[in-house]
Amino acid sequence: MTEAYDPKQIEPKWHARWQQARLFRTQDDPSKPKCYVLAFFPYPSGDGLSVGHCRNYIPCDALARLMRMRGYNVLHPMGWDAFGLPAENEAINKGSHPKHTVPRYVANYKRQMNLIGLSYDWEREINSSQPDYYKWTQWWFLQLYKRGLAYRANAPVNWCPRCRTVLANEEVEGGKCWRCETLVEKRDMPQWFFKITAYADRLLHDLDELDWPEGIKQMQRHWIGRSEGVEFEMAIQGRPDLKFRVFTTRIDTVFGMTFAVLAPEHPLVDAITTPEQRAAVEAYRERARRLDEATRLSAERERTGVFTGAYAINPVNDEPVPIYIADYVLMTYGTGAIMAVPAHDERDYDFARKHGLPIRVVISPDGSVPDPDATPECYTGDGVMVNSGAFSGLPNREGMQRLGEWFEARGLGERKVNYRLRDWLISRQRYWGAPIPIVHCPACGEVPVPENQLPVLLPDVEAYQPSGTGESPLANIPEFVNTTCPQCGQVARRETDTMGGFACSSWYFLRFCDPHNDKEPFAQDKVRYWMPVDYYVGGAEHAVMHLLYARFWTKVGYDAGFVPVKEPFYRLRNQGMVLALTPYRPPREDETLREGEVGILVRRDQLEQMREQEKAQLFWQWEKMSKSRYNVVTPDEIVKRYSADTLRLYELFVAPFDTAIEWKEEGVKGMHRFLGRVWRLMREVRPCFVRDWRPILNESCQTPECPLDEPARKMRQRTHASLKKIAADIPDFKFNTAVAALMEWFNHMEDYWRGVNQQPCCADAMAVVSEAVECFILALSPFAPHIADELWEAYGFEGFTLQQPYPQYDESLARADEFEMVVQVNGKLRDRIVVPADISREAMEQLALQSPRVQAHLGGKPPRKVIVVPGKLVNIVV
RNA sequence: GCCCAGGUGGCGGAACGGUAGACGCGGGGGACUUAAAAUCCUCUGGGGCAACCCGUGCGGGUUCGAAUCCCGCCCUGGGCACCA
Repeated sequence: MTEAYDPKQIEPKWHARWQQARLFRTQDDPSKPKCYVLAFFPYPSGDGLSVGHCRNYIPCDALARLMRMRGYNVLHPMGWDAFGLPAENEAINKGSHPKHTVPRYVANYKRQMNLIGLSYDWEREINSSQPDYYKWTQWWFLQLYKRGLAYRANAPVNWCPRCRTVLANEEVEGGKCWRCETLVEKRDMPQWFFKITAYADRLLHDLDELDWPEGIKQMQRHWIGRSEGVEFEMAIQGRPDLKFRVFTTRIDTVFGMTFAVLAPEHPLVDAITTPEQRAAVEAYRERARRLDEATRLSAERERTGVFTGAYAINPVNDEPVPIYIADYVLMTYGTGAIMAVPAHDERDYDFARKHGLPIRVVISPDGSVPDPDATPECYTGDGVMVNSGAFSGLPNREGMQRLGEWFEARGLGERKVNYRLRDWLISRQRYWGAPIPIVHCPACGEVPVPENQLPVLLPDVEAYQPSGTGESPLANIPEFVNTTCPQCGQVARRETDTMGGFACSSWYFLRFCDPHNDKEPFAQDKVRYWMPVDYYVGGAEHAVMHLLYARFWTKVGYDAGFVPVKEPFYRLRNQGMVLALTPYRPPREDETLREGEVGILVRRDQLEQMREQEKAQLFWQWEKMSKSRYNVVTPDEIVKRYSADTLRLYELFVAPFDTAIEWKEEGVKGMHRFLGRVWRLMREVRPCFVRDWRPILNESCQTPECPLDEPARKMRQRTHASLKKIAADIPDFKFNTAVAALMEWFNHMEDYWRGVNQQPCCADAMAVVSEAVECFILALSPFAPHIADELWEAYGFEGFTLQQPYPQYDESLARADEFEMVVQVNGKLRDRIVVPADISREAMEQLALQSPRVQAHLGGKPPRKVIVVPGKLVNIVV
């Protein structure tokens, strides 16, 4: 062993050995319990990995390594979400082609992942942009198509003018594109959809069984947005040929309807608008069409709208109410039309006040009939129905029931469940994706490509940039477009849209179970063995995108019989963000700050050239680590300055797994110091290491009164208790307390060693040290595998720590044989007494009462009550 | 506005309703060194000479006992936001 800890020597050596031994290869082994540990499918970015990304990969790796040592057959794969907007946009920005950039970036990711010692089975690596993968993505499309779950329809869709493609609802965040933050526009285009709404109820209900962060489950529930209500029909005054339907969750307020509203795009608008109102209605519709999302979403949400001139008949009292159009009613939800009850709905209330419409109270909080002359407030809570004909006097909840029945009995409407969730728009007008395997034939119409003709290869072209015409660049490639109909053999055109990247990531976790199968997407026995994923780990930003889509595909596969589970991810955990200090400077005279900006971002190179005086003006903000903010710290630089094991230990220790952290280098130094101490102690102990410590300790402890002295017993207790705690904390994602336990154990070992080292070497003590040291090296291995393997070898052991079983701990040894009994008087701490672990309640009470310090606080008064908590404390109440 | 998390030393954070502050960072003092770095020892919530007292965002409550449970506020972070 070298005198000092030398990671530059150790780490590359073990990387090579691990690779040579194919140490991380996973094979199916039905005799062992399985554990599937999976990190979110990353897209390989040109910026490479930062220490922020490692916040996910390192804990997963520690978990995977521990589970292997604990006898599980662990699947811990890695692959590349290489198709889709992120990869393609990046290639465009760099003036390159994704077919060139993707392999380069992948190579760099792999290099970095190996550098920090991640134990991926690279023999299972998959890349979603390769034909051997996307062939099966296309196969999935056909399975959905076959079941009527993939369809093409003309619909108003979200168009990103910058990315020049349509986007799914889930990809629009606050009216902006998730990739480039450009405001999206509404366009009417024929597009491909997956019918995820058919699974809305199951996607909602099955959430209950999942061990996921509550916040993510809530976000999915909200996104699905189930609501129960009544849909009913309204006639139009003087137009017996026309009628429209409305949906409401508050049918109990129907007597309060004083107007009705249609969405501006509602198909009935043209027919009902009176000649006098036509000009105003047309102008409003035109405005609504043109209005961008930003204005529609702006904080000052003005309640605009115009009167159509027509009147609808309220079916409960035959009263005519004016019909308006207004953009606060969305064509895409419910029926695109509402009954408006200003007294009990905030939006209707605002609109009524603005347009001078009557407000009729029909729900009273306390049952009193309100003064008809007073200007009513808007009340949305529960209460008693008033002004509601035969229903007056009923509690509104009961009224809802009765009115539902009333509508159904008369055939005027029915109770209905509505969802906020819309079908998943999957087609993209972009090059870098899996082509949709459909042929358009003039005679047969839409024809799916037969499975045996897959894959539909993405043509290899240089000019792949999006056209912006609403057509994919593939439309300009005649060799691709022109084909024959698989059904009738006539000349036909291929579908030229590609699938969005989220299609690829909706099933990759299944492919990892059988990654090189060229006969089918995955063999049944393999997915039955490995699925579901036991630990799925990644950022919270995919709450309603990937995590919803993957659940949907899994359920489709389950129904079709080729996926063995209803839910793909049994357990989900989100890592915390990594923030870094980001420098800003005040704006110069010719510069202005945009809204929300605190200053001008300073680049790395600019920062280095700054003079002290300028630097003093900088202000630093904690922001998410990202290349665009010039605040990235790479694992490469940390490994170079310290070591991969240091980085691993630091990221595990610094905070709870799901907490955001502020990246500071001081803490890293502390971890490096710890590894240095470990190295030095191990080097000191090595000459005295007794390989046969087991029989020695067994013999010593067989006699009833264990002859080990007190420090030795305590050392053993610490060893066994630590092994237990570490093994329990890691699967619980309490990595920080696991590392703390490791350190405490080590501190204790150091003290013990120092104590016995003064004495002549006694066999028992050396056996106790040897046990501690051997177990420690193995327990260290999931966290810091390089140094662990190096020590393992230095101590003369064969093989790799990863192949060793995690040390067995003995429950009885892990228990302390004495404890510090706390004595309280009236709940306040007054004394501590060390007592044997098996002390009786009576003895505890006695000892407590005898304590002189307790006596002083009792002041001669007799105790009124004594509470004894075995193993803990005695509380004396006076 | 609504829905989630979360407020504990100088800092990151520990604490099945039972010793608040484990572990680490930073800081003070000391040893080694010509010196520095590294390393090691030691102290480190506040107040008080002490016995003790005060301390987990704020105000109440439950309890023998509350950082932990309940009620009402105040902040911070994240998510959603015309969904009838």
